[in-house]
Amino acid sequence: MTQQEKNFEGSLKIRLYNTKSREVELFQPYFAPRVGIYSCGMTVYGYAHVGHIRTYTNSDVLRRLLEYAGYQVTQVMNVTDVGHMTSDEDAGEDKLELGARREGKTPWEIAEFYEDHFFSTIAECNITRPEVISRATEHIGEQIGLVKRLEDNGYTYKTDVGVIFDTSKFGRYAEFARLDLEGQEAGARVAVDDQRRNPQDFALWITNQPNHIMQWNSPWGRGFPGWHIECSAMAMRYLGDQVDIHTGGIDHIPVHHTNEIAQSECATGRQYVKYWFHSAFLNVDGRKMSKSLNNLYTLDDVRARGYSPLALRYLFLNGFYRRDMNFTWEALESAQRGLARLWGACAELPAPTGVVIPGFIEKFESAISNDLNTMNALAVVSGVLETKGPPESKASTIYKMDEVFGLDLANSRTRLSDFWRLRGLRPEHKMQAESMADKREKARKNKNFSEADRLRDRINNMGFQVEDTPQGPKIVPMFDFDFAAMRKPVCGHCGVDEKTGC
RNA sequence: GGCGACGUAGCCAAGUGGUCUAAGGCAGAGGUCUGCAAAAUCUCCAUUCGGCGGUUCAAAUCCGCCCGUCGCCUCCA
Repeated sequence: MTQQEKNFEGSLKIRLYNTKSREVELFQPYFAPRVGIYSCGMTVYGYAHVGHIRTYTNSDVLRRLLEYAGYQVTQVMNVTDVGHMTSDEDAGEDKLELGARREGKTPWEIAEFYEDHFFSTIAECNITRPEVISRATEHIGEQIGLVKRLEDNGYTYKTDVGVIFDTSKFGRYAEFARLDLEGQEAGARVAVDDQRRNPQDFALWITNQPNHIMQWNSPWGRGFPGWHIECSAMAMRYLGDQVDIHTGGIDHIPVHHTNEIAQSECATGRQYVKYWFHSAFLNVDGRKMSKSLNNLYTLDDVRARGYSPLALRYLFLNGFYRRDMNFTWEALESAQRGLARLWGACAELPAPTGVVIPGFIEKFESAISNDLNTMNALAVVSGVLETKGPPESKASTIYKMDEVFGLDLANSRTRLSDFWRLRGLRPEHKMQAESMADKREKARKNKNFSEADRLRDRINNMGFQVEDTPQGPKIVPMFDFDFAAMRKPVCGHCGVDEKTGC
């Protein structure tokens, strides 16, 4: 244990599953209390969908937990705005250029557009913006430098495609993903390139592609970087040769991360990443998301159906990051109801001026630090809400836990009104319902109960429930009501369509 | 074809050898309260973990077989 690690003793012990070992391990960064995280970002040639959101929510919960435990986190996320092909061939068409052709724009315009969409999407989901956002096209120099280093170390060779990494020179190549290189049929899906020494060899720098729009000068001629080199180059640029945690989707294990390890460790001669954190996939209605099934939902779809972005987060928190999750609109509906109820409960809480309740926070910490057991951790919130303790302490305890959940519970009131606005509720709707509730209250005082009940029915027809509290009647929107469909003017007298009248 | 994961209440989903007569959320049922409702509150809601065998003093948890679902092996979070 290093001196720095010793100095950091006493903080929350975090146990994480490491893809490298396939085991849950005690987390100990290279240089506590600092932690460097590299998160594989998106290739910005299309809209981010709910599956992406799940993956980035998971890595966000991880970084929040590390901060909760007192670590100083630096998270780097790349933006892949060049270099990915439409097929597993280095000579294929660049996805960005394909998108550009499709939309009649330049690749740079495409990248900018989808990048903006991506970052506004994750911001709405309360996913912390990484300290460093690094674009591949802005780090060409670093990538060339790394390829050069590999060339100097003797790990590369040249073909007509460009500079190729020789995977046979890295003995541990198959270890990380536990690949059965022999068992894999070469060329089963990808045409064999007979200039390649090994089927797994991959391009570091691609030349001889005159039609490619994005090109840069290099020692090997004009060209552009291969698919994997950007992550290694940028991770090392911002986090050093050795990275504490690398996050990404589970799909990246066999190719992308395997190649990243190979090229990084061959360049530096040191272990590249200490902990690999991979999120499982999100399926839709029990099936993989795909364009052909038309089930690639975006945050815009989620909102259009009347669900708040954080309902998605709540849904993901209710599952285990390492297990496939099934997305259904029904599940999102129940998540939204649960979250709205939680926001409602928190909105009633006073300012968090009490002491954090030890029993609950311990349960929370033991769950969340055990490889991110978010569902058990979330169950603790229910326990706090049910307990009899002073409300100031309940608020303190819940908001403390929310530092990791990121459900913005401290702003529940605002979140709730945002949610109802999303559902189409307008202030005038509520004002009308409130004035009707006042009339009902007068009728009740006069014991005119039939009139009072009639008015209540009207209020219900407008989409509101009346709650009779000691402070007088309170109007709350009904969950199942479609306010958006109620755009037409409503009679302030009876709540029915103005034209019909009362 | 090869590899892997999963199958827990109406739905989503934890739990991986005894504390499980199985968390939590959603949905649902009943009591109290209320003029009646709603809210609140209390209580209930899988004797059972896909099926069948086996190991064990003890299994949802380990092993075997079977059935079912899904994923990866190719760019994908």
